[in-house]
Amino acid sequence: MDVPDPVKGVPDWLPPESAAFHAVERAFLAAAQLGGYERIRIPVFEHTEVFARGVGEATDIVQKEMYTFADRGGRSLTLRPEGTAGVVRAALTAGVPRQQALPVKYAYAGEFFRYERPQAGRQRAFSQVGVEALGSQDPMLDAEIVWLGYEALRRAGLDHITLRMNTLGDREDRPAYRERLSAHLDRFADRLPADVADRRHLNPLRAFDSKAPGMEAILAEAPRLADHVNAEAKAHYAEVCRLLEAEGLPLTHDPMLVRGLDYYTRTTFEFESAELGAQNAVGGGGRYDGLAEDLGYSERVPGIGWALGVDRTVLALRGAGKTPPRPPRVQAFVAVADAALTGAAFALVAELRRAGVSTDVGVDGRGLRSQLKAADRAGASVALVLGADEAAREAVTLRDMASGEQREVARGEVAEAVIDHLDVA
RNA sequence: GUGACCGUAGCUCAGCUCGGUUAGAGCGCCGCGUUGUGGUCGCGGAGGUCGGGGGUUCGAGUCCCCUCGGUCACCCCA
Repeated sequence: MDVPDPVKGVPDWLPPESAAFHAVERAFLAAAQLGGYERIRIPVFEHTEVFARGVGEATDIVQKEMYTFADRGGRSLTLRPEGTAGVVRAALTAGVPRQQALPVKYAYAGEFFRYERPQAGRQRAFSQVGVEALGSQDPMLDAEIVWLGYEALRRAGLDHITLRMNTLGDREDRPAYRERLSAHLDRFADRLPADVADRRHLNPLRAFDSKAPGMEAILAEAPRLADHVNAEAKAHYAEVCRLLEAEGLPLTHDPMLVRGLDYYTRTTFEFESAELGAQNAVGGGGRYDGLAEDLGYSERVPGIGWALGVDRTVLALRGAGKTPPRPPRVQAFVAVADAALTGAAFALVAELRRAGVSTDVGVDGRGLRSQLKAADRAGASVALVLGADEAAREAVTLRDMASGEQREVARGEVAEAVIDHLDVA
Protein backbone atom coordinates (compact mmCIF):
# COMPACT_ATOMS: atom_id res chain seq x y z
CA MET A 1 0.00 0.00 0.00
CA ASP A 2 1.40 3.34 -1.00
CA VAL A 3 1.20 6.57 0.92
CA PRO A 4 -1.33 8.78 -0.87
CA ASP A 5 0.19 11.53 -2.97
CA PRO A 6 -0.37 15.09 -1.79
CA VAL A 7 -3.09 16.91 -3.68
CA LYS A 8 -1.67 18.68 -6.72
CA GLY A 9 -0.70 22.22 -5.94
CA VAL A 10 -1.30 21.85 -2.20
CA PRO A 11 2.07 22.25 -0.52
CA ASP A 12 3.34 20.97 2.82
CA TRP A 13 5.61 23.19 4.86
CA LEU A 14 7.92 21.11 7.05
CA PRO A 15 10.81 22.29 9.19
CA PRO A 16 13.16 23.92 8.47
CA GLU A 17 11.29 25.74 5.66
CA SER A 18 8.27 26.28 7.90
CA ALA A 19 10.42 28.54 10.09
CA ALA A 20 10.87 30.97 7.20
CA PHE A 21 7.17 30.75 6.42
CA HIS A 22 6.16 31.72 9.94
CA ALA A 23 8.78 34.44 10.17
CA VAL A 24 7.28 36.08 7.09
CA GLU A 25 3.72 35.67 8.33
CA ARG A 26 4.68 37.19 11.68
CA ALA A 27 6.41 40.13 9.99
CA PHE A 28 3.31 40.89 7.92
CA LEU A 29 1.00 40.70 10.92
CA ALA A 30 3.35 42.87 12.96
CA ALA A 31 3.14 45.60 10.33
CA ALA A 32 -0.66 45.35 10.35
CA GLN A 33 -0.66 45.67 14.11
CA LEU A 34 1.46 48.83 13.84
CA GLY A 35 -1.44 50.36 11.93
CA GLY A 36 -4.00 49.30 14.51
CA TYR A 37 -5.45 46.45 12.48
CA GLU A 38 -7.03 43.77 14.68
CA ARG A 39 -7.10 40.07 13.91
CA ILE A 40 -10.30 38.76 12.39
CA ARG A 41 -11.00 35.08 11.85
CA ILE A 42 -13.43 34.14 9.14
CA PRO A 43 -14.48 30.85 7.54
CA VAL A 44 -12.45 29.05 4.93
CA PHE A 45 -15.61 28.55 2.86
CA GLU A 46 -18.67 30.62 2.13
CA HIS A 47 -21.83 30.40 0.10
CA THR A 48 -20.67 30.56 -3.50
CA GLU A 49 -22.59 33.77 -4.09
CA VAL A 50 -20.31 35.67 -1.69
CA PHE A 51 -17.50 35.32 -4.20
CA ALA A 52 -19.63 35.26 -7.34
CA ARG A 53 -21.15 38.61 -6.42
CA GLY A 54 -18.21 40.03 -4.52
CA VAL A 55 -15.30 39.14 -6.76
CA GLY A 56 -17.40 39.39 -9.92
CA GLU A 57 -18.96 36.93 -12.35
CA ALA A 58 -16.73 38.07 -15.19
CA THR A 59 -13.43 37.39 -13.42
CA ASP A 60 -11.19 34.42 -14.15
CA ILE A 61 -11.36 33.56 -10.47
CA VAL A 62 -15.11 33.03 -10.52
CA GLN A 63 -15.29 31.61 -14.03
CA LYS A 64 -12.69 28.90 -13.78
CA GLU A 65 -10.63 28.93 -10.60
CA MET A 66 -12.98 28.27 -7.71
CA TYR A 67 -13.23 25.10 -5.63
CA THR A 68 -17.00 24.90 -5.56
CA PHE A 69 -18.92 21.95 -4.13
CA ALA A 70 -22.36 21.03 -2.88
CA ASP A 71 -22.69 20.13 0.78
CA ARG A 72 -25.01 17.37 2.00
CA GLY A 73 -27.86 19.84 2.13
CA GLY A 74 -27.41 20.76 -1.50
CA ARG A 75 -26.05 24.25 -0.82
CA SER A 76 -23.35 25.52 -3.17
CA LEU A 77 -20.25 26.34 -1.15
CA THR A 78 -16.84 27.59 -2.26
CA LEU A 79 -13.39 27.50 -0.68
CA ARG A 80 -12.28 31.10 -0.38
CA PRO A 81 -10.20 32.21 -3.39
CA GLU A 82 -9.37 35.54 -1.72
CA GLY A 83 -9.99 37.31 1.57
CA THR A 84 -11.73 40.61 1.02
CA ALA A 85 -15.22 39.40 0.08
CA GLY A 86 -15.40 37.18 3.17
CA VAL A 87 -14.13 39.85 5.54
CA VAL A 88 -16.63 42.40 4.25
CA ARG A 89 -19.42 39.81 4.41
CA ALA A 90 -18.54 39.05 8.04
CA ALA A 91 -18.54 42.73 8.98
CA LEU A 92 -21.91 43.25 7.30
CA THR A 93 -23.35 40.12 8.94
CA ALA A 94 -22.39 41.54 12.33
CA GLY A 95 -23.91 44.91 11.46
CA VAL A 96 -20.58 46.58 12.08
CA PRO A 97 -21.17 49.65 9.90
CA ARG A 98 -24.30 50.52 11.91
CA GLN A 99 -23.02 49.93 15.38
CA GLN A 100 -19.35 50.77 15.41
CA ALA A 101 -17.38 53.92 14.86
CA LEU A 102 -15.85 53.78 11.39
CA PRO A 103 -13.42 52.98 9.99
CA VAL A 104 -12.85 49.52 11.44
CA LYS A 105 -9.51 47.85 10.71
CA TYR A 106 -9.05 44.12 10.34
CA ALA A 107 -6.08 41.84 9.65
CA TYR A 108 -6.24 38.19 8.70
CA ALA A 109 -3.91 35.34 7.82
CA GLY A 110 -4.69 32.01 6.25
CA GLU A 111 -5.01 29.66 3.32
CA PHE A 112 -6.73 30.45 0.05
CA PHE A 113 -7.61 28.18 -2.84
CA ARG A 114 -7.67 28.60 -6.59
CA TYR A 115 -7.88 25.86 -9.18
CA GLU A 116 -5.02 26.82 -11.48
CA ARG A 117 -2.08 25.02 -13.06
CA PRO A 118 0.69 25.20 -10.46
CA GLN A 119 4.00 26.77 -11.39
CA ALA A 120 6.79 28.63 -9.64
CA GLY A 121 5.14 30.90 -7.07
CA ARG A 122 1.63 29.71 -7.85
CA GLN A 123 -0.05 26.93 -5.92
CA ARG A 124 -3.65 25.84 -5.64
CA ALA A 125 -3.52 26.34 -1.89
CA PHE A 126 -1.56 29.38 -0.86
CA SER A 127 -1.20 31.59 2.16
CA GLN A 128 -1.85 35.29 2.47
CA VAL A 129 -1.89 37.94 5.13
CA GLY A 130 -4.34 40.71 4.46
CA VAL A 131 -5.68 43.93 5.94
CA GLU A 132 -8.96 45.72 5.31
CA ALA A 133 -10.09 49.18 6.46
CA LEU A 134 -13.86 49.60 6.20
CA GLY A 135 -15.99 52.69 6.36
CA SER A 136 -13.91 55.58 5.12
CA GLN A 137 -12.88 57.05 1.82
CA ASP A 138 -10.18 59.29 3.25
CA PRO A 139 -7.15 59.26 0.93
CA MET A 140 -4.93 59.14 3.98
CA LEU A 141 -6.30 55.65 4.57
CA ASP A 142 -5.32 54.63 1.04
CA ALA A 143 -1.84 55.96 1.68
CA GLU A 144 -1.70 54.22 5.06
CA ILE A 145 -2.63 50.90 3.54
CA VAL A 146 -0.02 51.11 0.80
CA TRP A 147 2.59 52.31 3.25
CA LEU A 148 1.86 49.43 5.63
CA GLY A 149 2.11 46.92 2.79
CA TYR A 150 5.48 48.25 1.84
CA GLU A 151 6.59 48.23 5.47
CA ALA A 152 5.33 44.67 5.91
CA LEU A 153 7.43 43.44 2.98
CA ARG A 154 10.42 45.38 4.22
CA ARG A 155 10.05 43.82 7.67
CA ALA A 156 9.92 40.38 6.11
CA GLY A 157 13.35 41.14 4.72
CA LEU A 158 12.50 41.82 1.09
CA ASP A 159 14.10 44.74 -0.67
CA HIS A 160 13.97 45.95 -4.24
CA ILE A 161 10.19 45.94 -4.15
CA THR A 162 8.53 47.82 -6.97
CA LEU A 163 5.18 49.47 -6.38
CA ARG A 164 2.81 50.04 -9.28
CA MET A 165 -0.32 52.14 -8.78
CA ASN A 166 -3.34 53.29 -10.71
CA THR A 167 -6.79 54.68 -10.17
CA LEU A 168 -9.85 53.06 -11.72
CA GLY A 169 -12.24 55.89 -10.92
CA ASP A 170 -15.70 55.27 -9.51
CA ARG A 171 -18.33 52.76 -10.58
CA GLU A 172 -20.27 55.58 -12.23
CA ASP A 173 -17.34 56.26 -14.55
CA ARG A 174 -17.30 52.77 -15.93
CA PRO A 175 -20.30 52.56 -18.29
CA ALA A 176 -19.25 55.45 -20.51
CA TYR A 177 -15.69 54.22 -20.62
CA ARG A 178 -16.64 50.61 -21.27
CA GLU A 179 -18.74 51.69 -24.17
CA ARG A 180 -15.98 53.71 -25.76
CA LEU A 181 -13.42 50.95 -25.18
CA SER A 182 -15.80 48.41 -26.69
CA ALA A 183 -16.28 50.57 -29.75
CA HIS A 184 -12.52 50.86 -30.09
CA LEU A 185 -12.06 47.08 -29.85
CA ASP A 186 -14.82 46.61 -32.44
CA ARG A 187 -12.68 48.42 -34.96
CA PHE A 188 -9.99 45.76 -34.54
CA ALA A 189 -12.39 42.84 -34.20
CA ASP A 190 -10.65 40.80 -36.92
CA ARG A 191 -7.24 41.23 -35.32
CA LEU A 192 -8.00 40.63 -31.63
CA PRO A 193 -6.13 37.82 -29.89
CA ALA A 194 -8.39 34.96 -28.86
CA ASP A 195 -8.19 35.73 -25.12
CA VAL A 196 -9.38 39.29 -25.62
CA ALA A 197 -12.08 38.31 -28.09
CA ASP A 198 -13.42 35.82 -25.57
CA ARG A 199 -13.78 38.11 -22.62
CA ARG A 200 -14.28 41.56 -24.11
CA HIS A 201 -18.04 41.28 -23.83
CA LEU A 202 -17.93 40.22 -20.20
CA ASN A 203 -15.51 42.96 -19.32
CA PRO A 204 -13.64 44.91 -21.98
CA LEU A 205 -11.33 46.37 -19.33
CA ARG A 206 -9.66 42.98 -19.16
CA ALA A 207 -8.21 43.65 -22.59
CA PHE A 208 -5.51 45.56 -20.72
CA ASP A 209 -4.39 42.34 -19.03
CA SER A 210 -3.50 40.82 -22.38
CA LYS A 211 0.14 40.58 -23.34
CA ALA A 212 -0.62 39.02 -26.73
CA PRO A 213 1.66 40.35 -29.49
CA GLY A 214 -0.83 42.41 -31.48
CA MET A 215 -2.50 44.01 -28.48
CA GLU A 216 0.15 46.53 -27.67
CA ALA A 217 -0.56 48.59 -30.75
CA ILE A 218 -4.32 48.32 -30.38
CA LEU A 219 -4.16 49.38 -26.73
CA ALA A 220 -1.84 52.28 -27.43
CA GLU A 221 -4.63 53.83 -29.48
CA ALA A 222 -7.38 52.86 -27.06
CA PRO A 223 -9.37 55.41 -25.12
CA ARG A 224 -7.74 55.79 -21.74
CA LEU A 225 -9.44 55.02 -18.50
CA ALA A 226 -7.70 58.01 -16.97
CA ASP A 227 -9.65 60.31 -19.28
CA HIS A 228 -12.91 58.99 -17.88
CA VAL A 229 -12.10 59.20 -14.20
CA ASN A 230 -14.18 61.89 -12.56
CA ALA A 231 -12.49 64.95 -11.13
CA GLU A 232 -13.07 64.03 -7.50
CA ALA A 233 -11.58 60.58 -7.93
CA LYS A 234 -8.63 62.08 -9.75
CA ALA A 235 -7.98 64.50 -6.94
CA HIS A 236 -8.34 61.65 -4.44
CA TYR A 237 -5.70 59.62 -6.27
CA ALA A 238 -3.39 62.61 -6.56
CA GLU A 239 -3.59 63.11 -2.82
CA VAL A 240 -2.79 59.42 -2.16
CA CYS A 241 0.27 59.63 -4.39
CA ARG A 242 1.35 62.92 -2.86
CA LEU A 243 1.28 61.44 0.64
CA LEU A 244 3.25 58.36 -0.41
CA GLU A 245 5.82 60.27 -2.40
CA ALA A 246 6.38 62.61 0.53
CA GLU A 247 7.22 59.50 2.54
CA GLY A 248 9.69 58.46 -0.12
CA LEU A 249 7.89 55.37 -1.45
CA PRO A 250 9.20 54.58 -4.94
CA LEU A 251 5.85 54.34 -6.67
CA THR A 252 5.31 53.99 -10.40
CA HIS A 253 2.06 55.16 -11.94
CA ASP A 254 0.86 52.45 -14.34
CA PRO A 255 -2.31 53.31 -16.28
CA MET A 256 -2.47 49.71 -17.56
CA LEU A 257 -2.81 48.23 -14.06
CA VAL A 258 -6.40 47.00 -14.02
CA ARG A 259 -6.32 43.90 -11.77
CA GLY A 260 -8.54 40.89 -12.11
CA LEU A 261 -11.15 41.47 -9.46
CA ASP A 262 -14.25 43.43 -10.33
CA TYR A 263 -14.77 45.11 -6.99
CA TYR A 264 -11.87 47.52 -7.31
CA THR A 265 -12.57 51.23 -7.56
CA ARG A 266 -10.23 54.20 -7.37
CA THR A 267 -6.84 53.29 -5.90
CA THR A 268 -5.28 49.99 -6.99
CA PHE A 269 -1.70 48.86 -6.46
CA GLU A 270 0.63 45.92 -6.75
CA PHE A 271 3.94 45.06 -5.08
CA GLU A 272 6.42 43.12 -7.20
CA SER A 273 9.72 41.36 -6.63
CA ALA A 274 12.26 40.55 -9.32
CA GLU A 275 13.18 37.27 -7.58
CA LEU A 276 10.05 35.36 -8.48
CA GLY A 277 10.04 34.34 -12.11
CA ALA A 278 6.78 34.74 -13.96
CA GLN A 279 4.58 35.20 -10.89
CA ASN A 280 6.23 38.40 -9.75
CA ALA A 281 3.51 39.94 -7.59
CA VAL A 282 4.10 39.49 -3.88
CA GLY A 283 1.05 41.50 -2.96
CA GLY A 284 -1.62 43.82 -4.16
CA GLY A 285 -4.83 45.51 -3.30
CA GLY A 286 -7.00 48.49 -3.72
CA ARG A 287 -10.17 50.32 -2.85
CA TYR A 288 -13.57 48.64 -3.18
CA ASP A 289 -16.19 51.26 -2.43
CA GLY A 290 -19.04 49.32 -4.04
CA LEU A 291 -18.40 45.87 -2.58
CA ALA A 292 -20.79 46.10 0.37
CA GLU A 293 -23.63 47.00 -1.98
CA ASP A 294 -22.64 44.21 -4.37
CA LEU A 295 -23.07 41.86 -1.44
CA GLY A 296 -26.57 43.19 -0.89
CA TYR A 297 -26.02 45.70 1.89
CA SER A 298 -28.36 48.67 1.78
CA GLU A 299 -25.71 51.27 2.42
CA ARG A 300 -22.47 52.20 0.80
CA VAL A 301 -19.49 51.07 2.90
CA PRO A 302 -16.24 52.14 1.28
CA GLY A 303 -13.17 50.06 1.98
CA ILE A 304 -9.58 49.44 1.04
CA GLY A 305 -7.08 46.70 1.72
CA TRP A 306 -4.26 44.50 0.53
CA ALA A 307 -3.18 40.91 0.55
CA LEU A 308 0.44 39.79 0.65
CA GLY A 309 1.50 36.33 -0.45
CA VAL A 310 3.36 34.47 2.28
CA ASP A 311 4.58 31.59 0.07
CA ARG A 312 5.68 33.97 -2.64
CA THR A 313 7.57 36.16 -0.22
CA VAL A 314 9.39 33.11 1.14
CA LEU A 315 10.30 32.22 -2.46
CA ALA A 316 11.49 35.73 -3.16
CA LEU A 317 13.63 35.74 -0.01
CA ARG A 318 15.09 32.37 -1.01
CA GLY A 319 15.81 33.74 -4.47
CA ALA A 320 17.65 36.66 -2.92
CA GLY A 321 19.62 34.28 -0.70
CA LYS A 322 18.02 35.76 2.38
CA THR A 323 16.19 32.83 3.95
CA PRO A 324 15.94 33.51 7.67
CA PRO A 325 18.03 31.02 9.69
CA ARG A 326 16.34 28.14 11.45
CA PRO A 327 16.12 28.97 15.14
CA PRO A 328 17.42 26.47 17.73
CA ARG A 329 14.74 23.91 18.52
CA VAL A 330 15.43 23.83 22.26
CA GLN A 331 17.67 25.50 24.80
CA ALA A 332 18.47 22.41 26.86
CA PHE A 333 18.77 18.68 26.23
CA VAL A 334 18.66 15.95 28.86
CA ALA A 335 20.76 12.89 28.05
CA VAL A 336 19.93 9.72 29.95
CA ALA A 337 23.05 7.61 30.41
CA ASP A 338 21.36 4.82 32.33
CA ALA A 339 18.10 3.11 31.44
CA ALA A 340 17.16 2.90 35.12
CA LEU A 341 16.98 6.69 35.31
CA THR A 342 14.16 7.44 32.87
CA GLY A 343 11.91 8.45 35.77
CA ALA A 344 14.49 10.91 37.07
CA ALA A 345 15.07 12.22 33.56
CA PHE A 346 11.38 12.77 32.93
CA ALA A 347 11.11 14.69 36.20
CA LEU A 348 14.12 16.85 35.31
CA VAL A 349 12.70 17.64 31.87
CA ALA A 350 9.36 18.60 33.42
CA GLU A 351 11.08 20.82 35.95
CA LEU A 352 13.08 22.65 33.31
CA ARG A 353 10.06 23.15 31.08
CA ARG A 354 8.03 24.43 34.01
CA ALA A 355 10.82 26.93 34.62
CA GLY A 356 10.40 28.13 31.03
CA VAL A 357 13.45 26.42 29.55
CA SER A 358 12.62 24.66 26.28
CA THR A 359 13.97 21.15 26.70
CA ASP A 360 14.23 17.92 24.77
CA VAL A 361 15.33 14.50 25.95
CA GLY A 362 17.08 11.47 24.48
CA VAL A 363 14.81 8.52 23.78
CA ASP A 364 14.95 4.91 22.66
CA GLY A 365 17.80 4.01 25.02
CA ARG A 366 20.46 5.35 22.67
CA GLY A 367 24.06 5.68 23.77
CA LEU A 368 25.31 8.92 25.24
CA ARG A 369 27.22 9.63 22.05
CA SER A 370 24.04 9.43 20.05
CA GLN A 371 22.12 11.57 22.52
CA LEU A 372 24.72 14.34 22.45
CA LYS A 373 24.54 14.24 18.69
CA ALA A 374 20.80 14.76 19.01
CA ALA A 375 21.42 17.62 21.45
CA ASP A 376 23.73 19.22 18.92
CA ARG A 377 21.20 18.90 16.14
CA ALA A 378 18.45 20.29 18.32
CA GLY A 379 20.54 23.42 18.73
CA ALA A 380 20.65 23.08 22.52
CA SER A 381 23.17 25.33 24.22
CA VAL A 382 23.21 23.13 27.32
CA ALA A 383 23.20 19.37 27.73
CA LEU A 384 22.41 17.75 31.06
CA VAL A 385 23.85 14.30 31.53
CA LEU A 386 22.03 12.10 33.98
CA GLY A 387 23.88 8.87 34.77
CA ALA A 388 24.44 6.38 37.54
CA ASP A 389 27.46 8.27 38.88
CA GLU A 390 25.58 11.55 39.06
CA ALA A 391 22.50 9.90 40.52
CA ALA A 392 24.59 8.43 43.33
CA ARG A 393 25.74 11.94 44.24
CA GLU A 394 22.29 13.48 43.63
CA ALA A 395 23.80 15.61 40.89
CA VAL A 396 23.69 16.22 37.16
CA THR A 397 26.47 17.01 34.71
CA LEU A 398 25.92 20.31 32.91
CA ARG A 399 27.71 20.54 29.57
CA ASP A 400 28.12 23.71 27.57
CA MET A 401 27.55 22.63 23.97
CA ALA A 402 29.57 25.45 22.45
CA SER A 403 32.77 25.02 24.46
CA GLY A 404 32.43 21.43 25.62
CA GLU A 405 33.16 22.48 29.19
CA GLN A 406 31.20 20.67 31.84
CA ARG A 407 30.68 20.74 35.59
CA GLU A 408 28.60 18.88 38.09
CA VAL A 409 25.58 20.63 39.59
CA ALA A 410 23.57 19.51 42.59
CA ARG A 411 20.18 18.10 41.51
CA GLY A 412 18.26 20.69 43.49
CA GLU A 413 19.99 23.58 41.75
CA VAL A 414 19.84 22.40 38.17
CA ALA A 415 17.03 24.63 36.89
CA GLU A 416 18.62 27.69 38.40
CA ALA A 417 22.04 26.78 37.03
CA VAL A 418 20.64 26.21 33.53
CA ILE A 419 18.83 29.55 33.54
CA ASP A 420 21.99 31.32 34.73
CA HIS A 421 23.97 29.58 32.05
CA LEU A 422 21.53 30.54 29.30
CA ASP A 423 21.54 34.17 30.42
CA VAL A 424 25.30 34.29 30.23
CA ALA A 425 25.47 32.48 26.89
C1' G B 1 -7.51 24.77 -20.70
C1' U B 2 -2.64 25.06 -24.16
C1' G B 3 2.69 24.20 -24.81
C1' A B 4 7.77 22.68 -23.61
C1' C B 5 10.88 19.90 -20.59
C1' C B 6 11.74 16.11 -16.82
C1' G B 7 10.74 11.16 -13.85
C1' U B 8 17.15 6.22 -11.23
C1' A B 9 18.29 5.62 -3.01
C1' G B 10 15.08 10.18 1.98
C1' C B 11 17.54 14.63 -1.07
C1' U B 12 20.75 16.29 -5.40
C1' C B 13 22.26 13.64 -9.46
C1' A B 14 25.66 10.08 -12.76
C1' G B 15 24.62 5.77 -15.86
C1' C B 16 20.63 6.18 -21.30
C1' U B 17 23.96 8.59 -27.08
C1' C B 18 26.48 2.98 -29.22
C1' G B 19 21.12 -2.57 -24.78
C1' G B 20 25.31 -7.11 -21.87
C1' U B 21 27.07 -10.44 -15.33
C1' U B 22 25.72 -8.15 -8.20
C1' A B 23 22.68 -0.11 -10.74
C1' G B 24 26.69 4.00 -8.59
C1' A B 25 28.31 8.88 -6.15
C1' G B 26 27.75 13.00 -2.81
C1' C B 27 24.68 14.63 1.12
C1' G B 28 21.44 12.79 4.92
C1' C B 29 20.25 8.62 8.37
C1' C B 30 21.97 4.46 11.83
C1' G B 31 26.19 1.97 14.13
C1' C B 32 31.43 1.46 15.45
C1' G B 33 36.37 3.73 16.49
C1' U B 34 35.13 6.28 22.66
C1' U B 35 31.49 -0.77 27.75
C1' G B 36 29.32 7.67 29.70
C1' U B 37 30.48 12.55 25.83
C1' G B 38 28.21 16.21 19.94
C1' G B 39 30.49 19.23 15.97
C1' U B 40 36.02 17.24 12.56
C1' C B 41 37.99 12.62 10.81
C1' G B 42 38.06 7.25 9.64
C1' C B 43 35.43 2.52 9.01
C1' G B 44 30.92 -0.12 8.35
C1' G B 45 25.56 -0.54 7.53
C1' A B 46 20.48 0.18 6.21
C1' G B 47 17.93 2.16 2.09
C1' G B 48 16.28 1.24 -5.06
C1' U B 49 8.98 -2.01 -8.02
C1' C B 50 15.36 2.52 -12.31
C1' G B 51 7.16 6.41 -12.03
C1' G B 52 3.55 2.40 -14.03
C1' G B 53 1.96 -0.94 -18.11
C1' G B 54 2.89 -3.13 -22.71
C1' G B 55 6.25 -4.11 -26.89
C1' U B 56 11.12 -5.25 -29.52
C1' U B 57 15.26 -8.54 -28.07
C1' C B 58 18.83 -14.32 -26.12
C1' G B 59 19.04 -9.97 -22.78
C1' A B 60 15.93 -3.33 -21.37
C1' G B 61 17.48 1.72 -16.27
C1' U B 62 19.19 2.17 -21.60
C1' C B 63 15.23 1.35 -27.78
C1' C B 64 9.58 1.92 -29.21
C1' C B 65 4.30 2.82 -27.75
C1' C B 66 0.74 4.03 -24.08
C1' U B 67 -0.19 5.91 -19.34
C1' C B 68 0.52 8.39 -14.64
C1' G B 69 3.18 12.08 -12.09
C1' G B 70 6.28 16.48 -11.69
C1' U B 71 8.44 21.17 -13.30
C1' C B 72 8.41 25.63 -16.04
C1' A B 73 5.79 28.88 -19.23
C1' C B 74 1.09 30.88 -21.43
C1' C B 75 -3.28 32.60 -18.93
C1' C B 76 -4.35 34.85 -14.26
C1' C B 77 -2.87 36.55 -9.78
C1' A B 78 -0.83 36.35 -3.85
